[in-house]
Amino acid sequence: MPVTLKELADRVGVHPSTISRVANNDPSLRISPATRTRIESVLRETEYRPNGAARGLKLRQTLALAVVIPDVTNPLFAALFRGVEDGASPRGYNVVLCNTDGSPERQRSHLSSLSSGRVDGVILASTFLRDPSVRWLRQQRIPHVLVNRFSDEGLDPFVGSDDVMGAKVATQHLFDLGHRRIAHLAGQATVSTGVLRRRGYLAALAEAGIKVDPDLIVESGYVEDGGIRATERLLSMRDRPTAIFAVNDMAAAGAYAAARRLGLRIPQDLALAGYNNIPLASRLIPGLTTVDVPAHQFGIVAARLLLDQIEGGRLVPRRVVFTPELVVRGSSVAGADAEAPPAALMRE
Amino acid sequence: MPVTLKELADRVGVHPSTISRVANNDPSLRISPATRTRIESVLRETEYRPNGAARGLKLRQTLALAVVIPDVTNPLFAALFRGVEDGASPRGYNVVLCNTDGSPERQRSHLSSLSSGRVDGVILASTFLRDPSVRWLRQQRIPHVLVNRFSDEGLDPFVGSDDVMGAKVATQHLFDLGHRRIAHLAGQATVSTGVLRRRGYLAALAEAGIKVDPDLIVESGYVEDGGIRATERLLSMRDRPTAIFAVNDMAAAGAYAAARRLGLRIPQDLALAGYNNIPLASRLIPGLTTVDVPAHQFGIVAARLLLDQIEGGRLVPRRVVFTPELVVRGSSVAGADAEAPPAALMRE
DNA sequence: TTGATCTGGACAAACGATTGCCCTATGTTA
DNA sequence: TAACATAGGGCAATCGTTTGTCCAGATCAA
Repeated sequence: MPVTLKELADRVGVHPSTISRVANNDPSLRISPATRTRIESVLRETEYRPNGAARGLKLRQTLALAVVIPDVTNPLFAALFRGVEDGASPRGYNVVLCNTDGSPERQRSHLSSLSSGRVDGVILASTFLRDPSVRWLRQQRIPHVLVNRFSDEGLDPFVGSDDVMGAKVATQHLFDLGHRRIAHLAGQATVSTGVLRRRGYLAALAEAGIKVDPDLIVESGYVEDGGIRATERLLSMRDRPTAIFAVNDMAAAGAYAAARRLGLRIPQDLALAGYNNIPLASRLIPGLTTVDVPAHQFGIVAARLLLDQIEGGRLVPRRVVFTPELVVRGSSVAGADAEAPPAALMRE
Repeated sequence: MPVTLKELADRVGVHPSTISRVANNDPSLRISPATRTRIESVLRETEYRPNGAARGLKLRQTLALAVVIPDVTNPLFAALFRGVEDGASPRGYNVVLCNTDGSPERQRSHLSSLSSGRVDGVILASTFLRDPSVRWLRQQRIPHVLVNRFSDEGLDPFVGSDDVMGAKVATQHLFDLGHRRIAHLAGQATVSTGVLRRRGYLAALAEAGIKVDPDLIVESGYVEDGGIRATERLLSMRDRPTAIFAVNDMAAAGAYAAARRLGLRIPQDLALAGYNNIPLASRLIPGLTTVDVPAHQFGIVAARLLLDQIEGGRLVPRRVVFTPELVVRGSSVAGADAEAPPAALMRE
């Protein structure tokens, strides 16, 4: 059982409030050095930690944050989480992790369980466009930051990257390599990244003076499976594309599988570009050309934004948008892979 | 601002305690159907949720668990976490995630921040042998379960797999393929998995009647980098091994890189086996033969053990040990890889 | 009519920490 | 020597829920 203030007070022979003031370094406390020393030594000796519930009740803060993501098993979100933890931990906050598996109901249920003061704020990376959950967060005045995806244009603090530009750069890259029939594995129209990356793809085509072929845009979603099916459809066309820009790396990984089944060589018969630069991208053979997204940074910045909001009291809908960077590998340029891939370092 | 009991009581015109009893479905409460209905409708309408801090203070439970792991970026631990969440969420618990990066100090600091009633129990997967932190958990009587690794033999509830057997089976597999000089990339002697897997490796050799060559055992640790360096050392021997059993898949991945640099073919020139069967194992080319560890199951079972401990009040040092299973792929048997790897399904 | 029993809730004491205000001894100044 | 200041802490309310106990009126049996 952890020790309480009252017990300590009995031990030292002072009032509990005095112990509390010493523990909290209250500047308004006037105390004799002798008593202070006695109290401090008892505090150290017993490793006293104020009871979190009591403290939270009085101070109405829990020193906890929540991170809500689709799935931590996905390296992008794992890195994001690490960033949040790295940003929040030094400031004394614990981080609760919630996976939604992309289901709005699970998201809803997590958020409702988190409300009622279980956390001081929420970092949400699983939002949809015009997401009721986000509106609810705003209504309840629960401090929150959206990451990677946003919901309603400009209304919430947001950390992400310029998806339009990233998609545009990747598509231009394929164009510059001589490709003229460039397909797109698209994300859902209900998710901001899906919409924006498609927009970037279209912008690149327009700028290059290529007329858009609607058949070359196939919705794959964000999973490998969808990437396989969508690519199979594309490759079975009479006038098949020579290059594909995928909405994310997992969909692109699906394209590898589909191409391999048809005996197509990458990049000679089919060039590929993805998005996110997850560790897998550099391990595929050939390496996947992709747009790097600084997920860990996202987390750090989101944590900072959220804590400022919590401690500052005011909601400033600041938006931090990173400029994404193209990473060229062998899936678009033959021989672009260095020798051994530098290999992400992971522990057991 | 969330609504409080008192506000509701004022609205309905009854005492707060009555609302509380209705909300908690207290069977000892006798109440007229009319009043009950009124209260229930107000509860629904306002989406009342009792303040977590107040409830926790009174009931001395937080409805939160902590999972302490080295690094969620590692798929093994990500899957473990999902298991814990899947086991705990339906029972109303939130899960706090803490990464230690393998540092005992960070582990210590996380645990101390978690004590003082921030969580009701801890699931620890980053423990060392004779870990002071674990003893501290026992002393503080904080409910806990160790996962994957244990600390002091038999003293704590534990969920894991039979590391000795897994290592033995993997080594035997290499032996059965005709290999006689089988090396081992070993884990640290301070970690139970390191010790036990080495023991399994030795047992297999002994049973096969092979004399142990100490030079064939090199400590790689659990990271790819260590695997690269250790393998380079092994392959530079005058009488180099023809097969390697690695303490985990990341170390084995390092062996791929080292072999590739030397132009050795896998499995013809060097056969490999790893441990854990992380998603990466099936994506490497050729696929990595490895020992499957049901990380997600670990999490589910650990959550169950912990919650039973919390709700039951008693600490029963139950140990749940899974029997690991060998997964044979192309890194040991040429052509063992099916066509397209089934490919784990992940979301953006 | 008088207890006795029931109905339908009300009361108040915790839980542990925080914090504005108050109190009692000593010096200090005029 | 009287008024005042300062040093060194004590007091008690408060945060929102939970729960054991108590109570006033209504109903019921005898």
